[in-house]
Amino acid sequence: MPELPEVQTVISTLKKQLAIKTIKDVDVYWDNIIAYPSVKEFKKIIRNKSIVDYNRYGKYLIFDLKTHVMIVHLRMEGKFYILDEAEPYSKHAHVVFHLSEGKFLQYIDTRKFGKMYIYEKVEDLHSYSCFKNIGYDAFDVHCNAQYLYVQAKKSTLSLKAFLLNQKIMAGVGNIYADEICFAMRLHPEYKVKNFTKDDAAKCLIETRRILNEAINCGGTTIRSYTSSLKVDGRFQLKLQVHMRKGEACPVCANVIEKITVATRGTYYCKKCQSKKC
DNA sequence: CTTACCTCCTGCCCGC
DNA sequence: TGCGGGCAGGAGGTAA
Repeated sequence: MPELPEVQTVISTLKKQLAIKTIKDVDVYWDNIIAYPSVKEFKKIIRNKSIVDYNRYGKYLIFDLKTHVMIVHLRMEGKFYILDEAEPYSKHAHVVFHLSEGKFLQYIDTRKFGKMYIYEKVEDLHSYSCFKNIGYDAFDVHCNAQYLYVQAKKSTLSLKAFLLNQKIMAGVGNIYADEICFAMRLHPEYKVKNFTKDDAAKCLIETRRILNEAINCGGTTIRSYTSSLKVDGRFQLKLQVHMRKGEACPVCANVIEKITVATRGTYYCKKCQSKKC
C-alpha cells in the first residue's frame, strides 16, 4: 500500500512527466472516490484549471491548481497512470482527467478506497478539512524529537499504534511501522509512555532513515517507467521483517513471527525485539 | 478521555 | 472447476 515514500515517488514522477498541464475535463465512474465537495461541484471546479505544482503531505498528494488544491489519498491500492489519447482505459479506472496536449491521467483503484478532495487554496494546510486529524509530516521541521517525546509521554499507545497514528506523525503505514520497530529493537507492543528522550530521538532518526531509503529506492526505478506510473514493491527487497514470517532475522537468525498489533498484521523478531512493557 | 467495533471494497487464498 | 467464506487494510464513524 502506498505510504509516504510511494506517495513521494508518485509526486516526483508526476512532476517530471506531466509538469504544467491544464485539466480540460474529468470523468468520474465511482462517486464515492470524490469525498469533497459533491461530484457535480468537483467536476465544475476542476474544469479548465491548470496543475501548476505537485506536492505531498503525509500520505496525501496535493495538486496545486493555483486558486484551488486537489488532494488525493491513495489508501490501499490507488495509483495514477499517465496515458496518451489512443490508449484504452483500465477496468479499474474510476476517475479520468483529460489533460492538455493529448494526455490522460487515470486514477486506478481496485478496492475503491481512495479519496479525492478539492478546496479553495489557503496558506495553512491544516485548515483543509481532510487534514483536521493529520499531525505533522514525518519530515516536517515541527516533527522533532522533543515533539515526539511529549506526544509519547502522554500516549497510552503501543509503539506500532503510535507510529501508525497519523494524528501524531503523518506518513508511516503498516510496512514501515514494522521496519521502524525492528530498527529500534523494540517490541511493537512496547508502550511509548516509557520512552526516554533518547528513544524519541532514535524513533525519529530511524523513521526518517527508513523512509528516505525507500524514497531513494523508488526514485531509482522511475526511469524504467514508460507511459504508466506504477509503484510496486521494489522496496520489499530491503525489508528486514515485514512479510517475512518464518524467515531468519537478518540480525540474529531467529525465526520472524507474525502477530496482530493494533488490528494490523505485524512482523517482528522475538529475540531482537523482546523489550515489552 | 480511551477503546472496541463497523464500514468501505475487491482479490486472493483456503477448504470442500 | 467453481463456489462460499474469511481475510487484509487506512481512516472515519459510532457506540460504550
